[in-house]
Amino acid sequence: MIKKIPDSELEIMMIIWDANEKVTSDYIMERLDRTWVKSTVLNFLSRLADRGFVKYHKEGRMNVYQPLVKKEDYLQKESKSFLKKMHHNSLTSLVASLYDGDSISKEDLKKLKRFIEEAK
Amino acid sequence: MIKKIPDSELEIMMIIWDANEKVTSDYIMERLDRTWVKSTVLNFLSRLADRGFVKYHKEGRMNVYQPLVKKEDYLQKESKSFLKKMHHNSLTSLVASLYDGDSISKEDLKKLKRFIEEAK
DNA sequence: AATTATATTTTACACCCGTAAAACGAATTT
DNA sequence: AAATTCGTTTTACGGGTGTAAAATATAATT
Repeated sequence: MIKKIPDSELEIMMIIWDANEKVTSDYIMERLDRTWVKSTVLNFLSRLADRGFVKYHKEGRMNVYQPLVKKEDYLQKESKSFLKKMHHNSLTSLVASLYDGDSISKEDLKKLKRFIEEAK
Repeated sequence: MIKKIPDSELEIMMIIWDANEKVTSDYIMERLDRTWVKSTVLNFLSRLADRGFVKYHKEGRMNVYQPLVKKEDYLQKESKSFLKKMHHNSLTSLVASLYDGDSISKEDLKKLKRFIEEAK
């Protein structure tokens, strides 16, 4: 069963997922929001590899990383457990909470409505 | 700024919030899903108090606990940060992910649709 | 060949989390 | 008053997380 990825490592994992191809540590360093020294990032990568979230091989002197678990699968699992843990599985409670916290705009709601209509 | 509540402590916090009145450790013990020994639960409660999530006073020999932060506020903050961290702030991505993971039913979607229509 | 540069791996360390046993103190029973 | 019970507080401890310095290996330069 897939374990949870800690927050810091997740930031790195996201970059790897969104790249849609294998990436080097430099590639990752460039797109990070945060400032971590190289060895910190490399340490996170090695932990991710230990737990089976990514694999890597050497290309020249550099490591090249790619994901072993699918982003969709991971997000699904996490979103599901978040909904349960925080909102007793009530989707409306979740959306209401986001709406009041103005994390979402009218625009977002419109998009969501379209999604719902297509989903039926 | 409000810190994050660890998973185990959150289970306890939820019971306190949902009670809508001050509660004893026995009350909490009764409604827990998990089986923790008393001292474990009491330890969680004391950590929650340390970080300012609950306060308590003695009534006879027992402690009586009540929340110091509002459930709505906490859920809002956490939901918001989850949406950002996991779905790049895309509400549709979140809902789609839950829908595919069949965490939500047609029924839920209907309710959500109603919510959206009222929200406009 | 020796030196320097550079990417990676190893080691370190403090703090947090999950969990509970041990110690303490006040109330209750004998 | 002594013994016991019982709720709380304190202490403990292994493993995880965030962060980075030190060590190592290998390639590049002198």
